[in-house]
Amino acid sequence: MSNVIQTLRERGLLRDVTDPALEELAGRGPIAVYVGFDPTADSLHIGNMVGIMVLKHFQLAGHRAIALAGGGTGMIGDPSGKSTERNLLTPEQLAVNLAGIKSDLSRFLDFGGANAALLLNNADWLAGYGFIDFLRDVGKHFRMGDMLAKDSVRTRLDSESGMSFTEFSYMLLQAYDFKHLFEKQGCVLQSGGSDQWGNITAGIELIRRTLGKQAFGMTTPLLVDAAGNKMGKSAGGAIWLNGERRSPYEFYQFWIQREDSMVESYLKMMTLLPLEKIAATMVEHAADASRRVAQRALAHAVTAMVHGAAEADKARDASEALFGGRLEKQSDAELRGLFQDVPSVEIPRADLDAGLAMVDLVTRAGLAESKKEAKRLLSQGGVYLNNSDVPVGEDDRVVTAGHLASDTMLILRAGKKKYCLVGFV
RNA sequence: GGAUGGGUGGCAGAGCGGUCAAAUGCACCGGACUGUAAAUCCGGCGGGAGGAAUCCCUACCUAGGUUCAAAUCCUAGCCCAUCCA
Repeated sequence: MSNVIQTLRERGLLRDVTDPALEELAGRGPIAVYVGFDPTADSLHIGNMVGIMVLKHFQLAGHRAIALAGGGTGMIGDPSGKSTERNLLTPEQLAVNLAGIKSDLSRFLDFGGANAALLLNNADWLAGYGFIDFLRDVGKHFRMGDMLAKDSVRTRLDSESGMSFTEFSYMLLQAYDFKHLFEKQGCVLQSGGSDQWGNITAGIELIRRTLGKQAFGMTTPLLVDAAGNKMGKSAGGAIWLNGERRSPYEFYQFWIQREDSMVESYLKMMTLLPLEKIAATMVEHAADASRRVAQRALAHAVTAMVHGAAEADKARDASEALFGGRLEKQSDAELRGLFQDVPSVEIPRADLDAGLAMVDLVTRAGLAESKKEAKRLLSQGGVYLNNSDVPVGEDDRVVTAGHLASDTMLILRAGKKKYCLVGFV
């Protein structure tokens, strides 16, 4: 089996390592690695997937993967990569978030079996640590000069809003996490996004000073789009891994819509498809980019990993039905089949019979946040009925039974890619 | 505690008594071109009523005040930054 570090490098998941000796160490035998996850929401999003994939590759290579939920540090807020002070989470919210994160992670990592992954919560060792003790045990080993020189700190100090002492202390907590895991779990490696470099090296330093041992760190590239912007959010907000917050269909669609220039790197980073397979896919894609072969492969593979193969198939089928062309004179059953997967709403039949204003329909379908926005959409020719290529116009100001695509349903589209199925019951 | 500069739309950032639902940029949403891509161009971007013209309501940290009229002036308070102690 090839060295996991080599694998990560080939797949574009490796940006930096603190010491090249890591590769040799990982080649000698199983090591334990940890990645921290911030519990700022009750679900992880695709930005977190890079970290998850790193753990996944380590686990597949026979190493021990540790996911660390920042139950303790989440109370503080990591200043890295943030331009302003963060809001503090309440303990109740934190508990909810931790549960959600665990459920997300369990779909990627194997938490059972011989080489089980581990999910730990740093609140378990941070929460009860007294401030005085912490300062004596940990704070003593940090020099102000080093701390102030960290990128994450400097950026913030130079900014308008400055930085609170609380956030400034964050790196000590994360450094201590590493030391704790090093001692209790034999964890010798911490991985994180490139913005974590400072926090990771702080931990390595602490271990060296207090235990006289060497620990390692590595960083991964940030997941970015073609414009170089941090990815994770899109039109409707973050791309969550949790199906409740982002349906498999929407998740699938997100990946279908990726730019050509990025697909290859996403395939390498976000899926487990063999590199040869990816290369072949890219050749096929290059032959006719408009078929979006690579995007389809990407969307299906990632959706299958996050939501399961069955859901990925359904998302693909629904996508093909909707983006296939005009949908009219459909059978109710066919459309009902899509109903589960595509965003949809039900409206009382009586409303339709009474004469439903198009503006209201668009708003109730969730395609516009307010009636005003719906009017705007309509007047700009951005609303389509039953996948017609002609936008609805003045004649369609009132929706009637004549607009239905099947006995009880119609398909509403805003712009090119936002759909909503409407059923009248 | 003192001095100075600040708090404006998702962000950045103008405006400093009326013509301000607030310039401009980013982000976002439609449209054209396409391939559910990129780039580019055009339009839009608080809410409600109306087919529309238009009208109404709520908004520039908070609470008061001055004015026919306040994001803009005054008072008090809260918050932030920088420097000094």
